Amino acid sequence: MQNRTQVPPPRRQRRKEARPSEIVAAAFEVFAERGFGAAKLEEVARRAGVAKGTVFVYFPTKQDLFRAVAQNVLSSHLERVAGAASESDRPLPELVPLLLAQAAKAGESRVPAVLRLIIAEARAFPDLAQIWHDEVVGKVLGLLTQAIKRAQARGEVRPGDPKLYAFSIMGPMLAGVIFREVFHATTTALPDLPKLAAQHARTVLQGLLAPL
Amino acid sequence: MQNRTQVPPPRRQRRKEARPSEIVAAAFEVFAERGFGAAKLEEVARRAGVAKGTVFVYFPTKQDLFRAVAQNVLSSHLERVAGAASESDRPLPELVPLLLAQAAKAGESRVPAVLRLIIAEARAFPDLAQIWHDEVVGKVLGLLTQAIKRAQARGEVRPGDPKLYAFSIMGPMLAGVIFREVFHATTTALPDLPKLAAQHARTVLQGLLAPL
DNA sequence: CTCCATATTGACCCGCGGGTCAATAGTAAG
DNA sequence: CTTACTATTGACCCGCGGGTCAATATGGAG
Repeated sequence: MQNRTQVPPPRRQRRKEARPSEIVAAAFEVFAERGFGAAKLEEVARRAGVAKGTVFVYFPTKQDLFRAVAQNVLSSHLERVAGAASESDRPLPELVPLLLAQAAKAGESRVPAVLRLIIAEARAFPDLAQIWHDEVVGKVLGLLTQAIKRAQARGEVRPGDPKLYAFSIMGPMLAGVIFREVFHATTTALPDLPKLAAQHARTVLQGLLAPL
Repeated sequence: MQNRTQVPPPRRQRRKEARPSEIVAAAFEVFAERGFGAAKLEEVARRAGVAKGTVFVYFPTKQDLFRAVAQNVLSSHLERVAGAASESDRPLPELVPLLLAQAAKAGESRVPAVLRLIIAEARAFPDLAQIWHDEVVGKVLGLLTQAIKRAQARGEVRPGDPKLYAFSIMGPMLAGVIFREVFHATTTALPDLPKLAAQHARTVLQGLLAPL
């Protein structure tokens, strides 16, 4: 970046196409660290290597920028969900470990931070909660529910509410992700997500109790 | 309240003892609705039936008020945790349904809102995350872990990491609570916590799969 | 009833940060 | 090179809300 011989006043650049994604990337960092309320657009601009005014050229308000961040991360993981959906006709003893392993992977990405943001701001941004629900949570829950229903029809799974079974399956992964997100600075003993995924897959399928 | 014949200027009252709890109660409402950043102390004062200045008499800063709110709700549920601890030497097939039913109850109280606040603000208030961890999450997880270890020693529970088993047990309840908290305005199909508790207790103990 | 200690008030202060816009400087076409 | 177009800038504006404090109302003591 800096190569002129003497303290060159930082040169401008015109890159209409590259700006939005750079700004969104910087905004993601800042929102993730500070939360919506405490995030300063000036800091977003600085990290994006841009003046504050430029941010407002591409995103009229702070809310708009926040929406862009959430939808950006969302869309980057939609394919993962779609991929999982294509596997949903497998027998449950294969599908469940696959899904949980996917969740463990997502837990290492930027998803947890966005998850935290959505949980925090769902009241202020009901439209975002809506989208997140329809595009991710609802889809995952829906495909799981369907797979469970089919397995029940084949007599492979005990009777019971398939929707609630979906919570039994995915819940511990969510708990693990949130636990890490909330306590990563507080505790050294954070749950290992891949191990949790593997063990919970066995547990939820076969139960805690030892066979008689 | 208003009984004088003509628009009486709202009478003052001096009630040093009653103020703090009234203010904390009002603050809880406002923080729960708006989140920390968007909560206005003027609104807290109004709901507490008090002038803005009075709030600052009892709580020097907004942060202090927030801490008071979190610790207030926390302490009101510590007894519940202590009660659960006294049951922890029961056999697991009794303990697990009990614990999950407790969690379902907590899910109907003000706990979910505080949970949301803690998740949202853990970065800004690491001390709060610490306290919440040490006083609630850690204790519940700890007693569960111990109970599982004992059950494993008796050969009642399959081998495996007891800490991760604790996530398998409690995770779905956390997921259910958060799902309700985040999507209660978005979706009509919210999970029923008592039903989830009952079904998940069976599931985690015996497994999803039908016996051969 | 008077007086004093103090709980309460609300007008005020002021820094922060979202949002604006006239000036500036890349860039590309001619 | 010149010109025209526009992406970019950053100084500026200003409302909001956290925090202050001198004035005031209250209620108990004597």
